[in-house]
Amino acid sequence: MTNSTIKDVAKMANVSIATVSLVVHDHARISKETKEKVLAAITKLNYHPSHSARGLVKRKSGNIGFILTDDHFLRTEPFYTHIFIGTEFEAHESEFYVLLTTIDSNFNDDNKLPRFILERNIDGIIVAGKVPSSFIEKLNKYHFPIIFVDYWPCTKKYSGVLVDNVNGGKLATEYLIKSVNKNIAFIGGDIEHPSISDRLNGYKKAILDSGGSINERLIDIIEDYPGRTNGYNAAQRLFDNNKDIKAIFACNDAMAIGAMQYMKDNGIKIPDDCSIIGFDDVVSDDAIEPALSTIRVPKMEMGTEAMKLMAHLIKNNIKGNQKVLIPVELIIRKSTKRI
Amino acid sequence: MTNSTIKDVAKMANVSIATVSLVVHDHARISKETKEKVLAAITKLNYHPSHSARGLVKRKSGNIGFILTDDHFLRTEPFYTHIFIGTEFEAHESEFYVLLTTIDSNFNDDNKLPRFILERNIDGIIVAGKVPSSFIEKLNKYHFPIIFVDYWPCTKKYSGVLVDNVNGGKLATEYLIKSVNKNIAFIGGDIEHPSISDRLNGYKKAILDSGGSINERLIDIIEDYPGRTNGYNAAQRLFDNNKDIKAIFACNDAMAIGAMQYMKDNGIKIPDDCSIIGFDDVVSDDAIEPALSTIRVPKMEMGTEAMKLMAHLIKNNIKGNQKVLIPVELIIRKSTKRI
DNA sequence: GTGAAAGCGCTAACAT
DNA sequence: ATGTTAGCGCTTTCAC
Repeated sequence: MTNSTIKDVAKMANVSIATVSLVVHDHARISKETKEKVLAAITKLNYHPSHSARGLVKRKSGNIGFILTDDHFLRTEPFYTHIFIGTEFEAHESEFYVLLTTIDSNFNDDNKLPRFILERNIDGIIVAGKVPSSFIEKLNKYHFPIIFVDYWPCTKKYSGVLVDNVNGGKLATEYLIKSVNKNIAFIGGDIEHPSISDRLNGYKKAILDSGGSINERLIDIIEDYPGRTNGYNAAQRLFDNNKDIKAIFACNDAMAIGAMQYMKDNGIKIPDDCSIIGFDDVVSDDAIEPALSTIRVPKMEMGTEAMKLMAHLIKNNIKGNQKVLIPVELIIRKSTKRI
Repeated sequence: MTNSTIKDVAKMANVSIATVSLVVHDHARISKETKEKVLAAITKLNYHPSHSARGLVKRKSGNIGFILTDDHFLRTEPFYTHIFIGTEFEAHESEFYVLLTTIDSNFNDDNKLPRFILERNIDGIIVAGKVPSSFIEKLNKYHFPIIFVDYWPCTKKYSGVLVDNVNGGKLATEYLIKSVNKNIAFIGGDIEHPSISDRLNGYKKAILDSGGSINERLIDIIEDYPGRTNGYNAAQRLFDNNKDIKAIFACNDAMAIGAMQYMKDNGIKIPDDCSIIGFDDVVSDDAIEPALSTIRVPKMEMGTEAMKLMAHLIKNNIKGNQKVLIPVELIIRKSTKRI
């Protein structure tokens, strides 16, 4: 059960270690028979090349860092965990290992960068979700490729894998327009976040495109984090000012659920009195009644796309500034009036 | 910005690379002055030993695998993510990297083991949560240390970091006995799981110790997963058979929340009509009304303890059969009548 | 107390 | 088409 090395394979197959290496890389003009001989030995010995040895000579670690803030990782909606699983899954293809670590959500200049960066034990990093700008600045002096997922600081030099938030907002709002016509509200938080403002832009675009006009009294925006409690409060403010709201597009599922709770507590029937659509699709189907219509974000796919892009960047030794836009999908469940 | 090596340090400090190595390991009888000289060079050059090179000569990867089933990792309560963060955090001390991967919750003999096992790219693995027994069997032929966290298959050969579930169940039940005296129900699912049956045992022990007797009609157990919906249904069955239930001890927070929902829907006041205590402490304080009393499980600590134990096992080249019991704490919030 | 040198498993340039 | 060899950065005897 002790690990076999390239030498063992070479010995068993009666070839040199160079030949084994070539076979492993499916690389050169190796005769069919030696190839088979070597492959047989590899299987028999259960040989796997040593990651360390390979890393040493190639001056590559074979690892990719995956970084997100602790509150993103630890929060209840399994959004970033799905993205991580996507990268982990795709990493198998390109033979990378993924090292996950979190940074403080209040990361500042005094904080140290993750250990694998300091020790140069990664070939590139994937940053998921919004991270403090002081963190991004510290990254500046390192020369490995960096890919931002679901959040892209407006620096042209970095690559990004991003959700088509504008179109998501548009899809949701268009559906609501078709089903309830008008008096469609938007609730959102953390509006500085590009994703959220894009969702709002999609909402506005849909309304204007349909010939309607933007009513600021139907838009409730706060700076705070868009969670359940803030969704509840937003709905309260909205209905206090405006009895005839027919639909709400919430900037994410968490706020949508908070708003639904407010409606339930106040005898507003969903969807008969008021429809509601969320965003992200992170609520399990049976967790809330009625089931929440939403914009599905393909989270795993974002992870796989990020990893694919990373493999591409590393293989071709480019730094980046590539952009991938991930399409979204409208999921109609029970919280919306039918068209 | 290119990585400096041990050679660079040696050159700058005017010593041999062997000396540098010795200083790095704070190891030998090195004169104070050379040590300082070398340390200065290390700082100046921002030298970090190459993980690969070290791994190659030591025949160790310097990595620890962290494995759990996909549904555990992706589920909404951030239980295992906290445990992971604990291991990741503690790994810094012992200079390990942690490789997280999931396995299929229906893992069977046809499934492949995680890549880092096949490639022998880990020095030990931590398994978090219940995993299929066919997975455990496959692990058998490998010789690295294995530590189970929060679930321990009854194989004496493996180490475990486990929650003191019996005491947790006891603490919760004792509190309920003191505050409502009797008619205290237990609801639980997945009773095969040692953690759950231990919690039930704690419940029984508390009742017997207080001079009461076990009433099977107050115990609702299902085989299915202990989630919200099943908590709701359990409460329903309980109250259908038994109008005078004064308190419920739920085997976890998810079931507790389901049960609370049932009580709310049926006009049973919490805690005035019926107290309820959960287990795990995974519900954020404001997510539910009234705030749920529970047994807090120190999740991060379980991770750090597992990693400490792992470092110990590897350092001393032992396979295991060590056991660590993690104490729990009763957290009283608003869902329980005061004593 | 410090240095020289062998060698970990592999890749790649160069030979044959 | 295959073998020989240098060397990646480090640890670890063994000399001195």
